[in-house]
Amino acid sequence: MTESLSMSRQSSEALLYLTDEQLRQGIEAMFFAYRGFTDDPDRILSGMSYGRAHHRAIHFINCAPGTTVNNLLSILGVTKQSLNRVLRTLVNDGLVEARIGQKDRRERHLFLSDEGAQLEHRLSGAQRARMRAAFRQAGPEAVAGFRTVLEAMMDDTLLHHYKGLRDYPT
Amino acid sequence: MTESLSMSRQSSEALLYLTDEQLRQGIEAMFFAYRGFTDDPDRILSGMSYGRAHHRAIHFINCAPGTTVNNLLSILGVTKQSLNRVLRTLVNDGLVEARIGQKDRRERHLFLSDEGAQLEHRLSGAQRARMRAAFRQAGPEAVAGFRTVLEAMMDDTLLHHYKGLRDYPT
DNA sequence: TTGGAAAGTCAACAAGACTGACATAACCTT
DNA sequence: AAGGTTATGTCAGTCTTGTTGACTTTCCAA
Repeated sequence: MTESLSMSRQSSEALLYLTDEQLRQGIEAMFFAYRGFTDDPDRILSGMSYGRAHHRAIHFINCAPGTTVNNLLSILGVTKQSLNRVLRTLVNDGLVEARIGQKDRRERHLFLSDEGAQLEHRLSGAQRARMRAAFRQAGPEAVAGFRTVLEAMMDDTLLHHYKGLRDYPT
Repeated sequence: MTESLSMSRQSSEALLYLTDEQLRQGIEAMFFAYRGFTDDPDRILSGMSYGRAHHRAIHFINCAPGTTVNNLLSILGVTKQSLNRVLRTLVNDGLVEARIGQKDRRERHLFLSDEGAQLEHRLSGAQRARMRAAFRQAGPEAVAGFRTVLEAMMDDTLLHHYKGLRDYPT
């Protein structure tokens, strides 16, 4: 845990970015940045009767149109019951369309309606605006580092979902 | 929003890292990485009768011992009722000590007990381990970029709390 | 063809956020 | 000394979003 204290001066200099203090700062940066990251969409949604869970569902349905409930489940990492409540309101409100599968009639393939796509665009627009400002301010090298660290921080199982988001068409 | 499509070839090459697709990937990386980031402590806490809210309180009391309830409130960005519920259980269970202020007797200065510090160390240990692995794998330049982007992504008001965490002693 | 597995739905509950109202004590200004 | 403000705590009620358990419909393989 406090290994850096017991290292020689040379190697500790090379690994200065791994001190407990650096890690603590990374942890806090992650906490505060995630708040900023979710703030804008949350504010938009708080007016409507939706929340962050709806945003996540809409986002990934938009990314992978035709995905099944099960696919969405494993991406989002929640129970099917939890997702179902969110999905039900979105379907009832006409933002999401759930088509019964052709091959397997148990499956529901999910699509955004025009109205759903419109909301998605509004939400992700706010989020992209903030991300774009941060990226522009930080520069391409910093962005590359950002991506590298985040990917190293994911669970490997999640990384699999992340990389293969486009593998669930129709 | 889709500015990159309408740009000349030269400038679009210079700003390739700001395309909507790059931003979308950044958004998803943030989502999945944050899950990995909170997973380990969540798992540890789920056994006890505590949750992520307790973790956050313990973390910041550890970082800024002697902080007041009000300071903690603005750092965490929750209501006093919400924090109070968490704090009450922590004090009752002997993990946190709330000392009446010397100068202003209305204030409560918060400290971790030995037991509280022990739990904090266990929780942050898990989180630091994951962060350290990610940092080590990514290398110092990537870590610097990671920090730069995260700081650019915070709200400015939050950034103030982040930078000034140590301004609340005794 | 029948029994198990998988996809999805309904119901009930818990954590943790929120608002609003109110209490108490301490501070501070006049 | 009085009145207003501040810091904190508390009670009650609501909302979102997670959970588990029980259930139906559908598919598939023995």
